[in-house]
Formats: sequence, structure tokens, C-alpha cells
Amino acid sequence: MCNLHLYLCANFLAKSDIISIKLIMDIEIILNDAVAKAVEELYGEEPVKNSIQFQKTRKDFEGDFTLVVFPLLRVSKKPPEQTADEIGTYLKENIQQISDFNVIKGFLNLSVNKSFWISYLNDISKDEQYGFITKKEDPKVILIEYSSPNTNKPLHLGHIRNNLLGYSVANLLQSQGDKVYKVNLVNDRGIHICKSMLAWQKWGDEITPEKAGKKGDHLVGDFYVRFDQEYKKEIKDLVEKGMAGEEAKQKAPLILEAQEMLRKWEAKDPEVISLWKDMNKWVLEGFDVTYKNLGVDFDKIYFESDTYKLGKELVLEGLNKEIFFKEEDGSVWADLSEEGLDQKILLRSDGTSVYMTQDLGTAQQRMEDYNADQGIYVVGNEQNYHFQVLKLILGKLGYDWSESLHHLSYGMVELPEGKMKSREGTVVDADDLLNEMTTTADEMSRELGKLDNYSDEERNEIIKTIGLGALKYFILKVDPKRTMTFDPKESIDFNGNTGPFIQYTFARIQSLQRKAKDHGIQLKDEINPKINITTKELQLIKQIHNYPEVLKEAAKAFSPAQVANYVYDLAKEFNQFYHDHPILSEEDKSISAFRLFLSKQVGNIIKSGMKLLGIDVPERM
RNA sequence: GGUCUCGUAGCUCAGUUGGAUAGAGCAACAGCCUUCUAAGCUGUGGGUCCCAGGUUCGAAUCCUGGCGGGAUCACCA
Repeated sequence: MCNLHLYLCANFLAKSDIISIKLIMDIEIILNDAVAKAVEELYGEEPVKNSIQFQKTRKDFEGDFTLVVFPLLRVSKKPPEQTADEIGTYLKENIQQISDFNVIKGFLNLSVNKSFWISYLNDISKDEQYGFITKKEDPKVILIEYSSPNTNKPLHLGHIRNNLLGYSVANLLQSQGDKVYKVNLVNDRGIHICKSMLAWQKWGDEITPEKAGKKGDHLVGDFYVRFDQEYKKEIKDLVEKGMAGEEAKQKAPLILEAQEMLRKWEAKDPEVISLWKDMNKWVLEGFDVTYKNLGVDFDKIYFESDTYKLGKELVLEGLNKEIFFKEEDGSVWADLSEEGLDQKILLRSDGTSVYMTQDLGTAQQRMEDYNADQGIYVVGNEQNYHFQVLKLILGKLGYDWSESLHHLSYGMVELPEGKMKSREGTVVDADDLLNEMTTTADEMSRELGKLDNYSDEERNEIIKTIGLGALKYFILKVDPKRTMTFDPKESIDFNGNTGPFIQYTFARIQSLQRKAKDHGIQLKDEINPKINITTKELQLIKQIHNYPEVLKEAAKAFSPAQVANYVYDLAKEFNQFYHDHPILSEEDKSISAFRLFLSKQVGNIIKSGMKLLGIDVPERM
């Protein structure tokens, strides 16, 4: 069947300069089959599976695709150079697309006809969503949970990393043809919420966000801080009176009051519930503003106050089936020592739930609600252990989808001075940061005189896009699992490997298209495959050619960073190209028309890639 | 101490299922605006890929053991 396929392809290729879309997409498959056939004919033996390894030829060498021949030596029983040479000769003679080859050590570099590349470019220019899989035979339903804030304080830099990752990964997965639902589980209950509420009651003086002229989440956050300050004072006083530190922490009047408030909340005390509703509303309205500025959204928002009782039945069921066990004091545990972990509590001795219990319940409910094939949690790496346990327990309970659960774990964001600590006031607030980025973009553009001719409205639009782009790109270009350092000064640097550099490149391309129109040069729908192209042009086309594969790999690895770095490479390459390859040459319109065409494709990829990252690109800047 | 994770240029980071001479940016230095956007381009210097073994044609990448940083190991969430 392999050979038949090859025969048909070779036959077709020999007769036609214009290659069908299908074949272009499959160039690497064709090469693969061709090498298999070559090996069989030359050495009388089929190559072992996976021994045919193609990769893109590195830039410093001549060629487009490279066959690594080392794995084939076992069959050829000849030195690497000779083997490569023989296969290369065979391919050049038998495959129309191969125009040339060269051998360096054990590497066979194959050059593909330039007309192939141009035809390829023609094809993708017709594809509105190049690189995206729009129709998939069996699309998966994927649930991705991200953000998951507490309603007692505003969002900070760590949440930004979470939100950007979640949003971008959702886009990425969707680009591969799967159905993705974004959900947010808001943690709106618990002792920490009561702390802010209590502080407001005591010292709030009936203030509201409107009266204070402040975002609701910030206002509530202030009371949370206030609580902590007053609480510490009480502890200090008690310790000075001779109480032990630990005891003081537990017996300070404020903490007792907060605990009492939580009990009232659980008993649905009308006064407490009413205050709780008000304050949560303030916070959530504040969050909405931040989410909107950040450009992220959700298909569904869950509240922990609705879901915190879930999971208990699941645990009891597991207890009945003797998957879990009960201690003498009545608490329920899972024994994970066989899996190399320890024992984990699932129900307290008083029968109430713990964090894990809830998570078991919400996982089960959500996966079944959506009939999802895969669940992804975007949560910081401090919860690696939690999710490891969660997955194991769900597996023990017999849910086969537990295998598909994935904890997209990301590292902390640190500052040059060290970690962010709320107590020391070194937390970078999300809203402040967003504003600061825009302000800096404004200052920079004024300094450079970039936006002098635009109206205030246009100007604001553009600097917002740039400031936000700088922040998003800075965070997303780093591999999620790494602990990253966020240097505010450096992030606002718009030179080099940054979002604004990429945006700038895009803006240039757009400007080029406009200028071309002014010059009366028409953008072609299609390029004649026979025209000559330079090495640099070819290089750009090849970079474009990588895009679908990059998306595929990035989606598989849940890694927007891979897309980010790819787009930067493309933009950089284009910028270099742009500099010494005149595109709007008056003398030779055919060349400039091709470059115009090429630059448009580059622009499309940049736009598409940036969109996956959740970064806007400006038409001008 | 157990488990997980990271360690690449002075700094921030890339580096594809193991492939060729390990790459960018920032910072430093030297150039380039009468020419499609100089938020740009070109050049120079800068490396014990934490260390030591192992696997193999080939290791920054995989395995083992160290060293160093981080996270986690609650009847908190």
C-alpha cells in the first residue's frame, strides 16, 4: 500500500507543476515513503520502524529537509556518507520534488523545488485559518478551569499568570479542533471571607465602593489587611500578658469572632448572608473589570458556596466499598501508601468536608455535566501534591476519566527582590500593573514621537494594546512550569524579545500593504510558481511552513510559550528581511509583488499566533 | 527527612520524539535614519549547558548518584 501510494504520488508529481493541497501538506509523508522505498530497493531490506527520521534542515546548511541516516546503517551496512549519498541519488532521480541534495557526515540534506514552496504559499494564502484544525472527526470535549480567585482580596501578578495561561491554552486546544469549555471556580466562602466581613463591620463605617470611589475587590482587600493588622495586635497583647504564641493565635477575640461568623454563615444567618452577598458582589464586579482588561473570559462561573458540600457522598460511597477507611474518631481517610504517598484525610471526625472532598465532588459533577473527555486545572505548583492525590482517588473510585485529568501547574512569579509577600506589601497588584504598563507605553511612544498624529481615542487604544501586549508576552513566553522572575522595569522594555516588537513588526506589514495600494501595486491572489526567489525569501516561507506543527506540539504540551517563541522568531526574521529586501521597488514590480504577498502571509501568521496568546496586534503603532 | 520540580552567557529566557559548530534578548562596545515605521538593522566580546558516572554512532536532552534553589508533606483552602 505504501508503494502504491508512492507510485501514485510520484506519477502525479512528474506530470504536474501545480501540486494539490493535500500533497503539499503531506510533503514529509511523501519523503518518508520515498526513503522507505529507496532503502528497500538499494539494500533489499525494509527499514525498521521509526528509523526514518526527517527534520528541517538547520539554517547554516543548504537544503530543506534532512534525513538522519545513522539509524539506517544497520540495513545498508555501509558507512554513513556512502549510504546518504546513495539514498540522495535515488531520491533525486525518482522524486520530482527533490531538486538537489548534499551530504555532511551522516546527514542527507535534501532541497525541494522552489516552485513547490511557492505553490505551498499560494495554497495557504487561501486558507483563512492556516494551522488550525477546523474540522476534526472525533473532537474531544475539554474542560479547563482557571483563575479560581478568592473573594477576599484583589487579583495579583500570580493570578495574571494563571489567567493568561488558562485563556491561551484554551485557545490552543481549540485550534486543534477540540471543543473547549472555560470554567472558573470562585472561592467565595470560608474563614478568609469572614475576616474581611468582620473588619468591615467593625471599622467599615458603612462604606461602599461607590462612596470610597474604589474598585470593590480593592476595598474588600483593604479590610482583609485591616483584619490581619488588628489580629496581630491582639496576639501581641496576649503574648505580652504571658500567653504562649500558639495559644494566643487561637484565642485572640477577633479570630474567635470570625469563626463564629463562619458558623452563622453556615447556619444561614440572614444578617451574615446579606453582608456576605453584598461584599461578594463588590469583589466580583471588581474582578469583572480586571478580567475584561486582561481580555480573558469564561463559559461558566461556579461558586464554591454552591459546591462546597459536594463530594461527601462520594467519600461515603467509597467507604462502603472499602476503598477508604474510618479511624476510631470517625474521620475518613484514603490510604495511598501503595502509590508511594501517605494517607490523606477526606472527612473530619465531625463528618465535615475538607478541600479534597469538595474537589472530588466538583470534578465528578463537572465532568459529567459536560460529558467531558478531558479536564484541565490551571493551578499553581504549590498544589502539585493535591492534584496527584485527587487523580489517584478518583481513579480508585472507578472513574475512568481520572486518567485524563491534567494539572497544568505553573511556577511562582517572583520579583527581583525575591518573593511576593502580602504581609510585607510586596505584592504586585494586577490592576496597578495593567495601568502602569499602559502609562509606560504612553511615555515611550511620546518620547519616540510615534503616535503624534493620532487622535486621543486612537492613541489610547494603541497604547493599551501595546502595554498589555508587553505584559502578556513577557509572562507567556516563559515555560509555565518554571518559576519566573518578573522585573517590572525589564518587562516594560519594548526592545528585543517582547510583545511590542512583534506588534511593531505586524504594524509595519500593515503599513506596507497600505503603501502598496497607494503606489498602485496590487496584491496578487496567486504567485507564479516559476519565479525566482532568494534564499532569504525561502527561509521565511519555511518558517511559515512550521506553524501548524508548532501549534500541534504546543497544544500537546499545553505550552503557549512555544507559540510565543515561534512568533518572535518569525517576526525577527521578517524584520531582518524587511531591512535589506526592498518590497516596494519601482523598477521590478514582479519581485515586489511577490514580497508583498509573502509579507502578507507573515502578517497573517503573526496575527493568528498572537491571537492564540490573547494578544492583540495593532494596525499601526 | 520523603515526594515533586528547576539549574543553559553577567541578567531574563529559548533549545522539537536524543542529531550537525548550544541560540535570542537585555546589559557593554562599534557602526547605520534624505530611502517602504530606527519600538528597527549590522558587527564585536561573552559558555565547565551545576558536578560525576552510565546508556550509544551521537547527550543540554534519557538513566543513576551527588550539589544548589523552589514547592509540598494540616481534622487550612
